[in-house]
Amino acid sequence: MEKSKQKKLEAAGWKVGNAAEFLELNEQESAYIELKLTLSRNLQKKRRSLKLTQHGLARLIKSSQSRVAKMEAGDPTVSLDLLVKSLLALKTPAHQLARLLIR
Amino acid sequence: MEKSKQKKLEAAGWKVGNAAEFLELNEQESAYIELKLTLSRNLQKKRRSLKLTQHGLARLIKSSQSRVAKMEAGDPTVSLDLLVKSLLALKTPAHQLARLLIR
DNA sequence: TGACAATATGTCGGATATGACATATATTAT
DNA sequence: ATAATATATGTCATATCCGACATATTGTCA
Repeated sequence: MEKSKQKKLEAAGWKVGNAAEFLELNEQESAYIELKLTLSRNLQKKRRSLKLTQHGLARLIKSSQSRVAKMEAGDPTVSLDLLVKSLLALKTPAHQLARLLIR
Repeated sequence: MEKSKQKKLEAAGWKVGNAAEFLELNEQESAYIELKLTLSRNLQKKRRSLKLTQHGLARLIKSSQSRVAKMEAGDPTVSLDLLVKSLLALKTPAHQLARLLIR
């Protein structure tokens, strides 16, 4: 890309990187998403194995059934924080939490 | 606790539980905080080992030096999400991330 | 089948985390 | 010692995530 063109784009608020940077970002992003999906699946698995309803889990974490549903659906508005807090509420020990990240 | 008293407290916005519930909450809360602190420490360690400044890391994750400082200081306004995203930006593979959780 | 419980989906106002900025303090190099 | 660089701390407007609610859809069991 021409330097002058790049300056104009940057002035307009665009961050200009190269293709590698772009791919790198995608890679981080997808690793992050995958992480959340993994926790989603495991949360549902864990909840079911404990014979808890979504409403029941919601009560435990002082949330709502709909948010629990979103957690388990991998809804993008759900944070890692909430997923982890939920798993902790289900007495998941740290070492098990660690295993869940990669399974 | 008297039922009538409990009702008054609940009306005033207090959730009344028993001691076990209270301790349980504290336990979850502290596990969560400990988790974040562990990631904080490891993020700083990793950043330093890569000879990156806070400003440099901030650039990588499109954040600011001050937020990176807060991450490493274990500031409570920093989310797990941001910590994890930062570690991913430093190319931490999932299996390593998992290990960090328990060390 | 129909009733009832469980889960999914959309929306919203309020709560919290965010990047940015200013500026103080600490560390490093000359 | 002092200049330059790095890090810490406080604040703010905005963006994002939250619980709650309404309601649709799915699952279950008599």
